[in-house]
Amino acid sequence: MTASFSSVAEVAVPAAAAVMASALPQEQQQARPRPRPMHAGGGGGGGGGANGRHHAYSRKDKSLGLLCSNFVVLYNRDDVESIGLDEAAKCLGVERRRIYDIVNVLESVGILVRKAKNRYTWIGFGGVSISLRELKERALREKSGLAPLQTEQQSAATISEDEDDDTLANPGAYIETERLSQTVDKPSGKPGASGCRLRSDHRKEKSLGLLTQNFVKLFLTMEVDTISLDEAAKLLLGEGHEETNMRTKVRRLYDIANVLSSLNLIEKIHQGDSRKPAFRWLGRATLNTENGVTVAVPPPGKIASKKRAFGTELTNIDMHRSNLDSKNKKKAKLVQSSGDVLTNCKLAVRSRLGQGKQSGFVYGPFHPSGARKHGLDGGNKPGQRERAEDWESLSASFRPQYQNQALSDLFVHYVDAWKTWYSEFAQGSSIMQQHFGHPVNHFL
DNA sequence: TCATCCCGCCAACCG
DNA sequence: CGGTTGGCGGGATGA
Repeated sequence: MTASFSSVAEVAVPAAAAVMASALPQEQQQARPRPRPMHAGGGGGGGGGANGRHHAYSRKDKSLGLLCSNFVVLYNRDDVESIGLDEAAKCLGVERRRIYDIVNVLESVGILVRKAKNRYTWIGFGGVSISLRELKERALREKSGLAPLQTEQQSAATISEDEDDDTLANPGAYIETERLSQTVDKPSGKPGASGCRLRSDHRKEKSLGLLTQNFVKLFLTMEVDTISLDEAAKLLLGEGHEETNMRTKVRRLYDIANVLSSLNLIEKIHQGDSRKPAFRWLGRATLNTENGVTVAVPPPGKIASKKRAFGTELTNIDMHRSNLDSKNKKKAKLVQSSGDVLTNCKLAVRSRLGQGKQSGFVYGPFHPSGARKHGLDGGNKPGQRERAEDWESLSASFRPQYQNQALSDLFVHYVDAWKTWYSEFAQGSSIMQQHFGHPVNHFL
């Protein structure tokens, strides 16, 4: 079953270079989607008509939490200093917009620091404690002192700013919660240092990052260590809240909670009685291996579906930035950089694999349950041969899991590279060369 | 049915 | 003015 793409994946393999080359061309897909949601008839077809069944598209495969885990796995290394958003988006097979989401919350808890446009610096989990400490201090200060928990948003809300939805119109209190830079030093010469940040703060007030911090503050200051998102939203909005505002706020909290969960900073729990789950503060950021990395991207052949083409593909990697097909020109740039990007991904993954510890890599929603990271953690023992074989079987069992040819190839390549490297390392050198027949570094 | 939350439009920002 | 950010909420998916 699920013939369609799985077969594609299986076949896929060789020519890595060709893959990336081909991966770019068709990305432009159709012009911008419609002004209004599709869903309607579209979904009907059951996706590609009759046989819509194949496995399934599952939103879980694309959740922010999972993406965050993948992101962390990809960059949580010492040798990572700079992270490019496009690069990340490409590596993770998601659109840039999603990267902004996780990057914002990661930054708000100190795991990342924005270095420049499109550029972030990886701080790592070590930055979390510092960030949290500072956050708590600030929270307590605010709590005891003057400022309420959050920015003017609250005051505005409290004042009953119902209706509207325009903009919180209430430029009164700009607490400007010390930007989101909360972390260690901020980029030295922060530009607009000289006042004039106020105006633009409106937007920031509702930022995911700030909301994340306020959400976290809730845990840091309150006695209770669990809270439901509804409660959190209420607290963050103030009484005056209005149905719509609440809904929106809760949506964002869901997003935040998901990534914080993936960082193990919080944990979702089901309180026996209450229908809705709540979140418990754990406070120690670590890589959540619960949900492993998923490197699933759509087959290069077609990505077309503008919107959710359920059942036809798993992820839309479409790197078409915003929209307007009119901007194909920049593609060239992407093509050019794709090599680096992939190389980075490759290195990242290799390093992960090389560590031999279960770093949470799981290849897509369809990975064979049994195969899951077997060979990764199982290989604690020095049996070199077994290890090598593990890798073979590993690659064999995982290869088909990729929905993206490029990644599929990539993985195959990792394995090959690893085998080569490993064998050379374990026993003299060249012999293996015959086995695998090709040098390790020849990627594009 | 309702909770969950992905997706991408499009406006604010910024160089 | 074009590219970058990212708020926002429609509506699909899951329980």
